[in-house]
Amino acid sequence: MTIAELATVTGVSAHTLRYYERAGLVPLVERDPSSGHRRYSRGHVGWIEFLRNLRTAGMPVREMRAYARLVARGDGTWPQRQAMLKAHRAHVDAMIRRLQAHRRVLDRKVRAGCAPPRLEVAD
Amino acid sequence: MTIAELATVTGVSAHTLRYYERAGLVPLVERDPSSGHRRYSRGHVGWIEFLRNLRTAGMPVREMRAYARLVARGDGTWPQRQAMLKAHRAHVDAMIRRLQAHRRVLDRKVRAGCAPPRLEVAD
DNA sequence: GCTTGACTTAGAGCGCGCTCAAACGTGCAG
DNA sequence: CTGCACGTTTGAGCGCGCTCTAAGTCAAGC
Repeated sequence: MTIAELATVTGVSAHTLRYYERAGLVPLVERDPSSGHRRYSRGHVGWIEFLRNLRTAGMPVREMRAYARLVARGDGTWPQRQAMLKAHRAHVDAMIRRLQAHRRVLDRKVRAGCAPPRLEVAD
Repeated sequence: MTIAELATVTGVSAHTLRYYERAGLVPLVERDPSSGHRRYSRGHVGWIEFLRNLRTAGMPVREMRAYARLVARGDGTWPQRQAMLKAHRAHVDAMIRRLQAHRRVLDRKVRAGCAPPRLEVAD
């Protein structure tokens, strides 16, 4: 699988894929021996999609890097990874709750009609 | 209410509050006539919290500015505002769904244990 | 052999959302 | 009068996450 194909299938630009690799998010990328072009496996598709999900959920790149390095270091790092995932899951839960609360506010606003915001100094 | 008080109660720094005002997100801020200090009303607390919610939900500042300008232009702009809110609500819904899907993936990963990512070139 | 096109690299540039620095003004307590 | 806390302004700086440019390499088709 070439970088262009991975870009197409994941929706992440080739530029960004190279950036992710430089940033330490995608270890173990093999190369075509003659051309030097990157060769991706099917597993990379899932990995990139997982990275995108982490980003969507607000995880900063440096934390994703820490996670990727643990993965690269092997199975012995699983306890640390599990702890990170749990912490992240809690973060995601909190974000979902905030968004749901916000959604309710929006819904009320949409239905309520005009002019709730009163910004004059009254007190 | 002073800017420091508003900062404390909303959790948004005074620096950022001034930035928001410059950015056109907070119209109608009155001033103490002698000192020139900003005077905020109770309504500003709600407005700032609403702005923070919009940001949390991923709305870019320029769109928040567009909304704020409609508010400043008065009640006649309600149809446009309502349309913006509806579009934003749809955006929030999509984001919630993405996060929930991601959350399920995380849950599975946490339970499943080690070593799902296989990045070797096999195909 | 020449062109075309997909890839490579190092490194610069950019938009966003703050965040802070510098210099100055106001008002009150000691 | 002095000092201090708290506010003001303009404008610069910063971290993040890409995004793009320039110059070069390689493989295939005419």
